[in-house]
Amino acid sequence: MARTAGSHSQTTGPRVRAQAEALFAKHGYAAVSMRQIAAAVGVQAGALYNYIPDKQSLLFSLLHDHMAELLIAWDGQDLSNDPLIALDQFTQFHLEYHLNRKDAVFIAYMELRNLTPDNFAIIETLRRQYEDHLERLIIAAHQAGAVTVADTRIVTLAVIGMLTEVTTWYRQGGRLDVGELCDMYKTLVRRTLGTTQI
Amino acid sequence: MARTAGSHSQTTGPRVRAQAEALFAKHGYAAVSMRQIAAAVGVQAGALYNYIPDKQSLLFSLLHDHMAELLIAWDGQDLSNDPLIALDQFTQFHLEYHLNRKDAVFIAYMELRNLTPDNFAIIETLRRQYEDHLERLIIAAHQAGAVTVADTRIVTLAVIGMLTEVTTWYRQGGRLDVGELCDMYKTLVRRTLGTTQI
DNA sequence: GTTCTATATGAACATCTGTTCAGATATTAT
DNA sequence: ATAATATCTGAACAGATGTTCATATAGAAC
Repeated sequence: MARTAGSHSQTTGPRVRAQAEALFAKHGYAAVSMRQIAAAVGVQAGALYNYIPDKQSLLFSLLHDHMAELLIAWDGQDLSNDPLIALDQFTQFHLEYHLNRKDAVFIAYMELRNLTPDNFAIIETLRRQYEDHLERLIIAAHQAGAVTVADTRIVTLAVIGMLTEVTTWYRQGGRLDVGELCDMYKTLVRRTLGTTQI
Repeated sequence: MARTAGSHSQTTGPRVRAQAEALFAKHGYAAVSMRQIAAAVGVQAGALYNYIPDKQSLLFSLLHDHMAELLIAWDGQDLSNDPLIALDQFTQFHLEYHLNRKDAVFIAYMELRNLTPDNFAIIETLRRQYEDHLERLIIAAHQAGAVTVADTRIVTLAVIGMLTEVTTWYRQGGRLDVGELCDMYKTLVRRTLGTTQI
């Protein structure tokens, strides 16, 4: 057995998270053992506990960081004053951001039930915040007379559902590139909102 | 230990499936043990194997029967000749059917990765068949000039994504009943397809 | 070159996993 | 009442589970 103790202090931590994310996305949190993660990192299972307190914390930290980074990335956008253009920006942002992080997105939607109740509540709050960003855009567009929505909450969830579903089938190098996809979905979202112009 | 051997031949089989469905939906296939299922049924783990060959077959059979029954139920609908009304019928059918079977729907979307490759291929074929039903309606409506869609496949998936997302948040006894929900989504689907009338 | 410390090993733990099966029991048919 | 059958128990199996810890080692600091 080749011993490499004390060797890769800087890199092991991030690699644990990266490999855990990939494995959780592929097989599911409950189906992945700590020994599998350790093997993917190239380390024994005990070494993982230098970086995480336990398996549940690892899952929570992946979900939490994903949601927190999503919110920060959205805050970094500078939005158009034109409410319809702002909605286009959301469509593009959501698709590009999520298609570039398919593993994290998959986990964030699939593994909620494997969180402890406390951890679940925290993630739900973050998700709700993200939904609220879109709902505010929709309300603004509605008040500006650019769209017509009967129930902003329902339509918000419908739009997010429509956009997030893309991550379940989109493959890089397929029939459409991300740019074409964004253009099509900008139209679909505008239509769903009942835009008064094209 | 109260022995009840040889007692409930008729009922145990269905109850195994029902309890497995509920537990898989709640905690996930990998997180649920055969002993948990047995306990929910009120039986020892060994007794389950009078009804199923193994755990994987139980999962597959739940997914397969759900998809097969979905396709049969849709075939049982008699569709309007008006392509827009037919699309409304799909919206209503999909929402009502799926909201009445939230556990089965959840499993069918979440546990695909826990199927063996062969079993996965079978379920994917059934899912594809269901999608094709909607796509044919969209193509017909497009050819009749009732809607305008640039890419029927994309729009098909977008609509199904939008409709299925409802199952993740809808709670009976909430703000909206299923009827109101269907009406709103009929409008959203029509809009998404770019209907030329309202 | 020596010391110090962070990082890794590998064995151990108690418990859980899916599945099998001989034997026990209740129901059904006679 | 008796025999036959379907159904269930309870123990057993080999191996996997998350986590801990004494011990070993590599790299950094001096």
